[in-house]
Amino acid sequence: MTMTVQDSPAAGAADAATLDPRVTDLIRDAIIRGEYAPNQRLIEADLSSTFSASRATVRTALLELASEGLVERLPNRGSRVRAISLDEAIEIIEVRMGVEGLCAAKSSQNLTAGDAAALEQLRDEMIQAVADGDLLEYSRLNQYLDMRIRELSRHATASDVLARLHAQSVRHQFKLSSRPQRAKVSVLQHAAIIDAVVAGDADAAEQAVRSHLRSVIDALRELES
Amino acid sequence: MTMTVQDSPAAGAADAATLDPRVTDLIRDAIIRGEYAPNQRLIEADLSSTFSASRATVRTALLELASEGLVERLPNRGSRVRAISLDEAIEIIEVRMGVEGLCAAKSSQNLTAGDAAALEQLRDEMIQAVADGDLLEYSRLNQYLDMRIRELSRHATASDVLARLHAQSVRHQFKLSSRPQRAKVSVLQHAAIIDAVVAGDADAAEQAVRSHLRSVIDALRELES
DNA sequence: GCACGTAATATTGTAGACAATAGTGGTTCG
DNA sequence: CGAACCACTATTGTCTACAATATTACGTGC
Repeated sequence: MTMTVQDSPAAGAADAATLDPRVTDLIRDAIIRGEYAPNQRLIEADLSSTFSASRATVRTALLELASEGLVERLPNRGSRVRAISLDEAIEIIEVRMGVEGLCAAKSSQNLTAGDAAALEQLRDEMIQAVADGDLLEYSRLNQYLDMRIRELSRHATASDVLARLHAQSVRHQFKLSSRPQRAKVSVLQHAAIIDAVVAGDADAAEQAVRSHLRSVIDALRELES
Repeated sequence: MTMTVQDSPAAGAADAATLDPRVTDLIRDAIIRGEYAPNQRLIEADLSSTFSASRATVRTALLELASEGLVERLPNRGSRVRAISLDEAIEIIEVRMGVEGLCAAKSSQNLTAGDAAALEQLRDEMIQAVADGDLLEYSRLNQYLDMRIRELSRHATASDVLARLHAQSVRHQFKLSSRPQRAKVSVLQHAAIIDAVVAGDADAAEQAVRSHLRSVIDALRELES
């Protein structure tokens, strides 16, 4: 698999034109990284040449991304990067309240001793990162916690839904994570979530997640006003 | 809404090969109606000739349906109708608990007098249908209620998620709706939901939805065992 | 000078052909 | 008689070309 004999003479060394390992991923990353601005039109022919893939391939990629909610497809009028307004971002988090709450509750039920220990260590690392003012690290751990809880819940349906929603709200979430005082509040909430999950208290875990996300919504509202 | 002007001369007389008004919809309906059995392979070329559309069109349709969770796509090995196990169906309903609960809560907040009256009428019709033993009508009203609550919530994100989940669980839900004694229980729960929404009690509405869905899960478990 | 109609252009949607890949059956060698 | 290898078939993935559609610009009539 690593040896695709691509006899293109001068491999587009400089540009992003490497191979074609899932053009979908390349475009998705580009959007999430902000390389393509919200509402920017995505013309199939352009992407096709940019990623040196056929238009058909690009097309399926756009279809996929549209189903993920990252791009908007107007019939016969092309695709554009979907701009997610504050209101929509809040909607997304509201839905996440329900679904992540479920995940946390489930996680608290099927947890091995090793899992619990790992979570507690993660909690300590998060606290440490905030204490050190290392917001980038904290943000990373944050994301990891979300993912870990999804995994531990063993709930494929919920994980799917969350993955989709997550991709959409990354941008807004990012704005928050770079605020020191926000981190100080949020780390306590995350610790509460972990504690509840480790304690095996499903209801407490769900409530902890919900109140955390409620607080995220409030912070977003405040930030934007 | 009731007047879809369908000018197909001999309405889908013999075959399904009418035109191509969204091949996606045709295939989706066929799957939901059970025309294609779970795990049945869906060969692009076959569908192409069946619906007299190009393989490219069929392909995009399958992609779309895969993102809706109705078909499964094995790389290089084709598509098949996704079989949704009892466990998965329960997972789906668990997620719905969270999201439909949110919708009900939202609906209870932004409700005009007309909306409230319409809901109460719907409630009475449902009660009547069950009293008459008209399970088909009850099932229809049931679906309508779900949809109506989604609409009234004015929550695009939640509606999206629910639409996707709904399509997947139709089959299992259907098995329940044809049981008279089940209907008698469920109609009371639906009435409770409507009452809470009309009363503007967000918390009660959410709880009513959740306990209803919990009961659906129990019924499914019992039915299958 | 403004509005309407019409042609030109840009972009997506569809079609058919080709290439790549997974599965299948047969054949031969041990 | 069994197992590995090889060719064959079926099906998907990708590419190029063509048709349909929407947008834009221009010119003409009022």
